Amino acid sequence: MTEPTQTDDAGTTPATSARFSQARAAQSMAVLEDYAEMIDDLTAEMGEARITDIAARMGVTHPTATKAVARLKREGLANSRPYRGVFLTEAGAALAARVRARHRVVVDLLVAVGVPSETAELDAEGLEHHVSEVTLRAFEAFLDETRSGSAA
Amino acid sequence: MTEPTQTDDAGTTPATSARFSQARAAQSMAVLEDYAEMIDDLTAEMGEARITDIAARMGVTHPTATKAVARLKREGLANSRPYRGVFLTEAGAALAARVRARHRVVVDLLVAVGVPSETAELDAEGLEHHVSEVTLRAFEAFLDETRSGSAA
DNA sequence: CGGAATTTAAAGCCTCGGCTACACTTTTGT
DNA sequence: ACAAAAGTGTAGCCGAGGCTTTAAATTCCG
Repeated sequence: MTEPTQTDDAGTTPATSARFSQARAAQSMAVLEDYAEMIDDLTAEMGEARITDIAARMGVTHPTATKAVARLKREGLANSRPYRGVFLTEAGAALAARVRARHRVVVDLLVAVGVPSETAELDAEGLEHHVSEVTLRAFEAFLDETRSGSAA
Repeated sequence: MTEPTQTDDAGTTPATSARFSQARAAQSMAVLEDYAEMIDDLTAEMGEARITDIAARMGVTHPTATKAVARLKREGLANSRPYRGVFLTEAGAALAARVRARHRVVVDLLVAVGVPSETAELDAEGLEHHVSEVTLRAFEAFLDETRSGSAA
């Protein structure tokens, strides 16, 4: 946070920098969101989320996964005891659920406007973290309309 | 790059990690793209892009902008001489043009599916960097259809 | 011309997300 | 029961992108 002193004198657009700041902030949550969702998936599928599996699925090495989990713990999203699996806290599970729901909506929206499903899945992975609440609701509304409308 | 050794034994989904890797790769270009576009804007508006202005618009401090410009130069996207403005190379200008076009399409798409325009602008800043070529073309096609179709 | 203000640069530090290498548990299997 | 294998943890390194502080250069005026 702590916006740097912005004189804004070079600005035709007034709040340009705010946009970028926001995009950067969103980015910093992205990784946490992905890990949270992944841990949730693994817990559902295999009963527990082991560091090795998390790492394998995320496409990173074990230490990287460990660090990410440490950050999740620091943020109160997960907890774990040494050599035991990783578990999401209430907050973490809620986050995972929200992320998953959002992901689905984004993929559906992409498909609805004509993006091939594999591409939609691929792109959604990057896109989803930058979809605001407002946009998400707009997507949902659009999907509703489309589904009933094009049912004809 | 250099995908870590992935045994994939924890995988129900085969190529899950690839998705994340791709998303991460896209992210690494994002900042460069933003700076390139910004420099292009400033050059157009004010004749040249000065570090101070770039920094102000991006919402970062001058040293940060300097570093970013250094990276752009390293990547062959810009050049600059001390105490002189920053200028994009051919490649840089091409990138900026592509980024700008993509940004516009993304914003238009968002608006087309019902996102309020201010939100669209805001979200597009984060989203655009993760829109693949395929998706971009799908967006364009959708916009074409919509424009002619809903003209009724 | 010379000094003040502005702009740029340089150095040093932080966090984050990667990595490798190495040490230590825990599990597993004979 | 114990040794090998597998899984985890920890330390240390790197690059990227932030920041602040300090120093230098340039520009602008009086």
